[in-house]
Amino acid sequence: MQHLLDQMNPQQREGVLQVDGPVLLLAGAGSGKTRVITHRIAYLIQERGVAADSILAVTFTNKAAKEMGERVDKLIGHSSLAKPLIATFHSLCVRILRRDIEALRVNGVGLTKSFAIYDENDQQAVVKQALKRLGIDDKQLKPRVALGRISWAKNHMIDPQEYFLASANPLEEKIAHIFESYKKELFKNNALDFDDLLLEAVRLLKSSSEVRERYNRRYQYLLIDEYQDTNRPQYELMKLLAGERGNVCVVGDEDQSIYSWRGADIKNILEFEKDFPDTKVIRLEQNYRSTQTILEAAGAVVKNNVQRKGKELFTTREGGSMIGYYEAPDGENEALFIADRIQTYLREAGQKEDAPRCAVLYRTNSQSRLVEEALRRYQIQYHMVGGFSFYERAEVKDLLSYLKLVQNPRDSIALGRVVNSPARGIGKTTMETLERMALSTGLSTWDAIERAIQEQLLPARALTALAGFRRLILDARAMLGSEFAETLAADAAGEETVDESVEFIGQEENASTEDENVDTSFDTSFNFGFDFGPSEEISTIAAENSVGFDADVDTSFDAAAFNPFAASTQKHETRVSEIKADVAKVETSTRVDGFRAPGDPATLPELIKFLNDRSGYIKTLEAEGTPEAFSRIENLKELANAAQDAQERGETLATFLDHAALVSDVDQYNADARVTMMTLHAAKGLEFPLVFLCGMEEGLFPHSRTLQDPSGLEEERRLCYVGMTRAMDTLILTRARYRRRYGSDMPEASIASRFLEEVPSRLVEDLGSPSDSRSAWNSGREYGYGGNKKWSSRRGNDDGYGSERHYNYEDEDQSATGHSSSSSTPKPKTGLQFGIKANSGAEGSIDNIASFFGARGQKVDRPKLEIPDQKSSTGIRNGSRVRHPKYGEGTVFRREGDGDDAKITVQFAQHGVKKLVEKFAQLERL
DNA sequence: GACCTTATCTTTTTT
DNA sequence: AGATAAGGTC
Repeated sequence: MQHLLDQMNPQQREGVLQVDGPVLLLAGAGSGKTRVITHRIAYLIQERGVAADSILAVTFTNKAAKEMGERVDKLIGHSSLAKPLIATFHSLCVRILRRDIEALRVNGVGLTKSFAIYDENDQQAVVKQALKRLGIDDKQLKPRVALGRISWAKNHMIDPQEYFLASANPLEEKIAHIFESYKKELFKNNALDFDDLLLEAVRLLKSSSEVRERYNRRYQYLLIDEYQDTNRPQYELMKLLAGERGNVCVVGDEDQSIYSWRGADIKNILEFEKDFPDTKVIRLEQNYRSTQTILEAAGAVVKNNVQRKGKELFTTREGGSMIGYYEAPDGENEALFIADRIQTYLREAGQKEDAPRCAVLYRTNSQSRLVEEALRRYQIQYHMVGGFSFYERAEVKDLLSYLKLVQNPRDSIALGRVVNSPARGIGKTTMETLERMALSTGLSTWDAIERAIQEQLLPARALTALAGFRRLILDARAMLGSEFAETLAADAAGEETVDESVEFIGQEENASTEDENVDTSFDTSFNFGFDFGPSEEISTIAAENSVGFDADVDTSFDAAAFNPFAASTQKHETRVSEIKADVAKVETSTRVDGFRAPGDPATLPELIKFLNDRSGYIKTLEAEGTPEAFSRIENLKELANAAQDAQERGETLATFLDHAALVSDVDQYNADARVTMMTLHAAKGLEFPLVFLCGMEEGLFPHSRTLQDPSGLEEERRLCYVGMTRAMDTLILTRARYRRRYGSDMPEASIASRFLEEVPSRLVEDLGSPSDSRSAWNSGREYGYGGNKKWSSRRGNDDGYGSERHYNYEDEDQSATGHSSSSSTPKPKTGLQFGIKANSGAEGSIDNIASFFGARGQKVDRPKLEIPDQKSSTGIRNGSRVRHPKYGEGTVFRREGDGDDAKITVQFAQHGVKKLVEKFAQLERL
């Protein structure tokens, strides 16, 4: 330990040693912040004899938590069996709530431990529902907007009532009502959204001194990373967890605050010193990461921010290569340039036997596509963080929804998602009826289904289908309990006996301490729907089987009183016995025999297999027979594998679902990947020898949505600073002069990002602008790809990479690249190799989905035909400058058709893009 | 109620 | 371009 300290500078050392009392560590980019944190933890354990599991470190992403954990592990080796708890804010809150949320129940009303976690899609579904219910047109008020406001309010700890009182116009009043309705719905669904996780944890710790004191006893040393990104609830949580003791160390950098849109408040840094008066402030200002050139450039940019205390980072890495700048004619060319540079870099680094790593950073995920295609074309393996997540795939979400429903039948969003997928004849009308029923009675949708079946409130066909669905979920549920047989019997008698052993095993935590009391009390009083049994000790596998049942609570339910469909019910009365027979048939024909021995709780993979089979989901996909369906089946298998792994780690359904809900794309980051693509936000905390920052254009970066308010712009600038300071040795900025937005076939001229101008020109080296001598958009062919040569005129091979189309702008030697080999490979093989080679294996964090990528790769195999550069009789062609009597001057970038039919698309300076028929347009060529 | 075609919107950033 | 919602038809 001592020799490790010797290698540190005095400030770093102080950050490690100052473990008692509050510490505010202001750590600039690349100043060894993580090193200080990890050493601090190791120091506490090894030198101060602090029990490892009384240390709690909180980060923002799982990725950061994982990395920190690994680094601490390395430091402390085997000196401690127990481990510190390193968690994200959200996973910490889930852990607390899964254990103690029922302490918030009042008179038996409140959420239970089996609460669901709603992601953004679920949230939107709820908002849409609320909109509908309140009779608000969702075109008038977009669900996203409403949700954004709700989230904003939550991040500022404003509840619906307060929001309503503060609302200054009808719109805000509406939002307050939506907010209210939204909140109620989540409550009814026994669900929490991401924001709630924090809020409820805060509420819990505030309201229950017993719970709070327990956590205070448990965690004596607290560490918060990325403190500048904390919002109000997180701040309060920190304070509650810090307790009286105040052994809390927060680490942050005001220049890297990039989450104010999520409620992060830089004031938290200022308030910290107020709330903890004896705070020791330590500044880390020496940068160990970047060259002086890079640091100077980044510093010069961020210096333009007004709201900034100002600090200067310094480095001993003098000089360094210049900041590269490349101005591409278009987005395609920009991407190819990057791919080309990466190829060169990898080759050179390979000769030096370095472990090369580089990153392509962009502002928005949508920018990734072009880069992806370029890298694939160069056969460069890459790893992409974010974008499409495995857990966001429809089929994965469907299966997860089944699981969620098994865990928490009150989850009406999950129910709505899978009730008719695969199609089982439960359509819109049926669901609308059920929802109306649920609304008028306060029942959850699930309970409404129960009721409808019991009282024959729907047409026979629907009832049969619903009964089958209900049985599916119940059987799956029963598989988890240890009294499977009894459950079935009780159920047949019209009772619900729910018996579950839900385990909450901490992922990092492996030892329980004496003050973690097992809470065996269980509230059997009234509530809607099902509750799982009691919860258990966080770190113990629950052995007890308690019974929680509360079905049929509402015996005063009167179908006729609320049911607007009483008449239609009567219509079916004569068929009641028939229906009953139907229902009974469904109920008895669907035993789960053969999956497990009765009495044993099923494993997670068994449960998934059961759901996959019995729901008919896989079967339906198989019947489809399309490649997409096949790929979906693969993904489901992948999910089953994930479940298998989870099972082996000792996870249960609840923890598995929590994991699925809380892992983010960012967490996929793979430190061994040689090429990583990600958004600037995702890149925070990482470093790479070579960094590309692309799309340096006004409106893209800084993003157009931020240009309105100055603080938004400053945040963009900080984001730029974050991006630039990721680079250790080389930083290359790129921009496309013309870029297409959305799928439009008309590229728009771009303006160089203001951030580019802010980089001192003496630090910048122009890496070439191929468009200097010609009009921008059709000059690409001079450099290969993206030009106007006809792709169809290729000879022999059909792989899209004829040798004449190399992007050889600055690299003449392409023989060593994958191109030549790929162009000589027969087509079918190429497609296959392509997809797998480029994406699977070591570089892919989710090793699955090779087929998915394969499909994508094939798509790239056949680039679209470029529009031939036609000349018309008037001589107007692509790139021509023209004048229109009304629209003024503009530039032509597309021609379609010939002669009198010729249509041309023109970008006008003042009037935007217009499509005109040449014959009538009265264009004057300039 | 299922399926197909058409219209509309999208692109911030993420736990 | 691609996804999704809406609308129309069988």
